[in-house]
Amino acid sequence: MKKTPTEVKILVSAKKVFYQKGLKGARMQEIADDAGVNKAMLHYYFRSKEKLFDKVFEESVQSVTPVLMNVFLEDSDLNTKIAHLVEMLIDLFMNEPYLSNFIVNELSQNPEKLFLNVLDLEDGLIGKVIPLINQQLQVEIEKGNINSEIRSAELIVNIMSLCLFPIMSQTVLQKTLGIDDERMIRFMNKRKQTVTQFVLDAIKP
Amino acid sequence: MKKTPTEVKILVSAKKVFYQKGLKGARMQEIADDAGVNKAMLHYYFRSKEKLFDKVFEESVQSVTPVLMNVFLEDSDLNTKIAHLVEMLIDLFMNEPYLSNFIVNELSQNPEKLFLNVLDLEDGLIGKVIPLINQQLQVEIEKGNINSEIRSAELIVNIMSLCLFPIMSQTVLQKTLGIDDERMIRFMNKRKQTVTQFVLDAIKP
DNA sequence: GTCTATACTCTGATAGAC
DNA sequence: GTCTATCAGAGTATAGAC
Repeated sequence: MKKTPTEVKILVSAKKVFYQKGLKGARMQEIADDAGVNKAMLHYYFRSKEKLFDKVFEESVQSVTPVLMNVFLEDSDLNTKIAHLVEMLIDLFMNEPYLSNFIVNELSQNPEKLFLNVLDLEDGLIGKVIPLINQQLQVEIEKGNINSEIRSAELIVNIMSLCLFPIMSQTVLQKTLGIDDERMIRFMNKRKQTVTQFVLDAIKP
Repeated sequence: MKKTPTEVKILVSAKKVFYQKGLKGARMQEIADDAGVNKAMLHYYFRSKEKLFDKVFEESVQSVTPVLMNVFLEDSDLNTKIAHLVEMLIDLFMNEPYLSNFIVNELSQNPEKLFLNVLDLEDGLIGKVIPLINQQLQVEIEKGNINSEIRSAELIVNIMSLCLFPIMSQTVLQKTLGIDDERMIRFMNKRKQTVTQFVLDAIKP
């Protein structure tokens, strides 16, 4: 079932508004105005605010997971993989500044919205990625290239923290450090190198 | 002006509800019920939902900043300071699991709520902490104890990222990694050591 | 200070014409 | 499929008695 132009317009605007205001803060009227369509159209296509939200949320999660999974599963050594992951995370979430906030926020407020099938537990993070990274870590440890302390879950959490937290707290960061939008973008771009270096330094023996 | 018992009860409950549901998601009735007082009392003491929210928000930020500032300004060497900061951040925000989310969320949705006077720019982070840490870094670099790449703002952002992101994304983390509340607490407690080590390893020459 | 009852507003949702 | 008009419910806020 192909999406009509109106449907697409609604989804684009819904994404924009839900990202910034959240489920409760968003107004159907605002979404309609932004999309340039009548408010009744939102209900015609999506029945209810909640269902529209779920659609947006699902598409958001699905826009992220395959990209990350590709990096995790690519055929490259650990250092390269870390560099790629950092770059990918920062690019991905800087281009959608509200996305990380949106996912984390809405999920902590409505944990039931975490459809496990979307995150694909069996074939996803736990099933494939963690073991794979564990194995790569093991190889590097045996080669003596990294210290044997770090665990894969820990490493992944650390990398995601270093990449995503500054984006999520961008507002606070910019105001407290007194930097404008342009400098923030430069700061985060530079972080692609510094975070990678920071992580590599941290795990080398 | 001393707070009456009722006023205190309302603030405690308001904190609880606002933390979890946010400004828009919270209901005055829920706060009243939780506090065991009449809904009209909330308006009697705080006039409006927004004003009650502002009060809660202000107290939240003020409960955090002095504690952190103390660590930054304590008279200890850099390594000790980093260890303390990590421990403090994790303890502080694990005890109030929704606090970090609350602050970051509401601030990214309503940037105007960031009263600069609360964060105390002149005497606070930018004015005192950053220069101080910079100076400490300089000393350690000259002693040859750390590599000369890292900047103080970067270091602070990294430490906060490593401590706060896992707490903020606790829901997602627990579900994707399939760990229960108790193991999560152990995981974060262990992180006090591993994050400290990770950071120290990252900055040593 | 505290309660009950009520007013008012906002907004999600639907009915029905075109 | 799209629009106008309208309803119904929820939720904030206030008036007024005690």
